[in-house]
Amino acid sequence: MAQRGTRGGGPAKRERILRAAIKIFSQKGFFSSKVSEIARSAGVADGTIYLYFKNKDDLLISLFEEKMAEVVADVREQVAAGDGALPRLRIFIENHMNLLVREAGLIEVLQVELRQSNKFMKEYVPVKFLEYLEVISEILELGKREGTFRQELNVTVARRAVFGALDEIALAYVLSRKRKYNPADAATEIYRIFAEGLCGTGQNREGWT
Amino acid sequence: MAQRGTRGGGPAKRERILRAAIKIFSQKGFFSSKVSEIARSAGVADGTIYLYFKNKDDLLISLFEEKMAEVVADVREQVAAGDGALPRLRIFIENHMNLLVREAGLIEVLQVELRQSNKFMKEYVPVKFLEYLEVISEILELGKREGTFRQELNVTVARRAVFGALDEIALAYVLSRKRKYNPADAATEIYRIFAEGLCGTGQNREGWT
Amino acid sequence: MAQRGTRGGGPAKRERILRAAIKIFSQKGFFSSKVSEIARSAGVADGTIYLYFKNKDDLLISLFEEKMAEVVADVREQVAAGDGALPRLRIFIENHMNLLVREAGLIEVLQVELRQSNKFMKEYVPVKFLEYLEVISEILELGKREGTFRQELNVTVARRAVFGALDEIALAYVLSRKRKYNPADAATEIYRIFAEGLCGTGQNREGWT
Amino acid sequence: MAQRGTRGGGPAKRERILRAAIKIFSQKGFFSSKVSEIARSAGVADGTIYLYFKNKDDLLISLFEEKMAEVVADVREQVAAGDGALPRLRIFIENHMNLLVREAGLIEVLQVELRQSNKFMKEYVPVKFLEYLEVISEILELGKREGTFRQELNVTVARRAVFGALDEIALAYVLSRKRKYNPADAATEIYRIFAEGLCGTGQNREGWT
DNA sequence: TATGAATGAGACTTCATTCAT
DNA sequence: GATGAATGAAGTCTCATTCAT
Repeated sequence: MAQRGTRGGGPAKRERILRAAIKIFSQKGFFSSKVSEIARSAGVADGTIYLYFKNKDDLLISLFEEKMAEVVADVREQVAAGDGALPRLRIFIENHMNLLVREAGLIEVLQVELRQSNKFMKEYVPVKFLEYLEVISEILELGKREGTFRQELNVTVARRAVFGALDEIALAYVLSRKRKYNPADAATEIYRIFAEGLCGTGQNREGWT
Repeated sequence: MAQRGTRGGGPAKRERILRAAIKIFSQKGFFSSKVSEIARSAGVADGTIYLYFKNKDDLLISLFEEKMAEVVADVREQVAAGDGALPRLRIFIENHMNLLVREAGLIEVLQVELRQSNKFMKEYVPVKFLEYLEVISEILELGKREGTFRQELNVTVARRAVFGALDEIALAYVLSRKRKYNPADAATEIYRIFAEGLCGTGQNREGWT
Repeated sequence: MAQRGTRGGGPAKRERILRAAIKIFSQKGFFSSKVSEIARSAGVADGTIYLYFKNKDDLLISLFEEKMAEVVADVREQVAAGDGALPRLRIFIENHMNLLVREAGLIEVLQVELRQSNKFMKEYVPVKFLEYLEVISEILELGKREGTFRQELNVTVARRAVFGALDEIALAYVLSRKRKYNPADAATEIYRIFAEGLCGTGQNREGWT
Repeated sequence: MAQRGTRGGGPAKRERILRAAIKIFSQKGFFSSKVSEIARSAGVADGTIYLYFKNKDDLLISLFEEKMAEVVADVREQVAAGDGALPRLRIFIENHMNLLVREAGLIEVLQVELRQSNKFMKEYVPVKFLEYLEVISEILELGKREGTFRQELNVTVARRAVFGALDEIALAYVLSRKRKYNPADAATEIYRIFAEGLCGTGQNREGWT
């Protein structure tokens, strides 16, 4: 009964606004996006946005937190299915690259605006993003406990390295309109680099073609 | 004796403006930085900026191109001193982390604004940034020729992975005012991850403790 | 009851802005008029002007076109009441001089800014002004058909002469704050000059004293 | 010895600036003309203009006064050669239309800027322009004394009518890049209108072809 | 005299936010 | 709740004018 179409309000309005914000922010960036444009795209009046969000900043932050919460919950579930650190790492990487295809706009906003936001919103702590990093940490810690990963591995640095690599590939994918990366292939390569390194000795357990 | 106070500020005026722009942009981000603030920081009048740069966008782009050109030239020289792909990779990584300390502001602007700019300056192609990536490519290609790196290594993906990892570490370093990363240690860890991977088999030539 | 004070100023807002623009433009000229001054005079916020007009140029052009359309429609109706070319010419001239009294500001803007605008708005074609000239042409053509006016009369030149004479008198009237011209007397003199010429032979049909 | 070419200064500099100002003002109008553009066109530095003129306004006024003085002196000499009011009127009209061809820029500035200037330079009295009108007055007065012109002719109105007609024709000529008016023909028509009026009784003395 | 780099006041315009309906 | 016309603060950029050389 709830969830009416484009006009006529209904409780889906907040979600419509968030979706519109993702779309517009990802296309133009936070600062170049106009509130009125988001309103138009969401099919609501400008003022309506202020019934659901405190201001434009709050819209961005809410978007981060709520969407990232979904992403984190989802990846946690996926990863849990993996048996051991390496399979879990692989799942994590593949999941991230898949997000690129399913939720390109969201990933773009995360990439670009999350960085920018650190500059203009001094006080904002990206809680949910840190949780996403935490999922990587857990995999790395597991690997160390299992003995799969090096004992001296600096998890704080390594988790950033993993995320940074994925994020940069994603950025390149998203910006190059020609789509010269195949996300699945990229996932494989990234996984292999982190699992085995760049070198060719390749005594790793799982077989790659 | 050069560099007069009020009028005639000397030929360093353009450079002073660029330095000020790096400082302000890195502190507040491009959009939240006011031209008048940059002018004040550079010790020139607002209008003076427009004698040297077409507009605010041009200031950002000039900054990218000119400073990145220096960075690229410098890293190229450093890297050339390395004997083989692995030493060169290590030099590249260490150089990048060193930049963080010496030119934190520049690196911040590059990281954050270069991304943002892709949104608001559709036509801008970050030529010099691509050259920086090219330096990584050259190292990777060398490694493949030498036989040090895997033959099937996807250079296009791998170079982004290396840059992304470095960039993310740098971002974390720069944002955490507490400086919980030691850049030198981080460089060692990053190098090791890329050289050997996360796994513990560690049959690589150079000795790490 | 309509026309509220602060907010919601009523549907007359656009008209209020146009009126204010006429007043300010006529007092100071287009370039020396500040948008904020027009806004203040209209009793609206600066930004409100941009809800109704694209920019300052558009405000001037809209003013031309809309007010001239009224003037043209009005003079057409007046002139139609005249029986023959000479009576119509007289009505046209008297109507123009009357406008001076009723709509001094508008006439000033038309006179001064229409000219200036030819310089700064290369592309603008003053459609409505040309229609006003066309009214004169029609009177002149009628006079030729009637046999009242010379058959060799160059209508293109003559209509400009009539308008130019009226316009210059109007300018002199408007600029001399002392109002040394009596518009009605001036109208009579102008009519007589065009009807009979400067010479004293005076064999014209209508009786003048 | 004086009067060097384009560069190298010399006492012709002031004149070069005036010429450049006429050119630029006539092309773009006073407000849209930049001092630096006039300087460039005159082949002098921006600052040099301020050695010869108090400011931009003064440049416009000096231009009016000096160039109009030449025009007035010239037309006075020409007119003096005419025998009687009608021949003098004809000479005046023809002289004005000739100026259009020889000194188009100057005439344009006079037409457009003289009007505008009344708005922004409240205190400025266009002395030389009034002298130009005075030349017309003198012809009209002579005509009345001779008995050629009507005794009741309102000279104050009539002189504005003559000037206004000429000025409007000139404006139309100058603005229509197609040059659809032939200045000589226009002069003839204007003369005839003022001498005889629009009507066809045509008992005037001089024969026209 | 001549120069032209530098100045800085100020205008136009945008757009996040409000609030009467 | 929903609307969207209105607000007005504030930023980018221009350009007449100055003055050290």
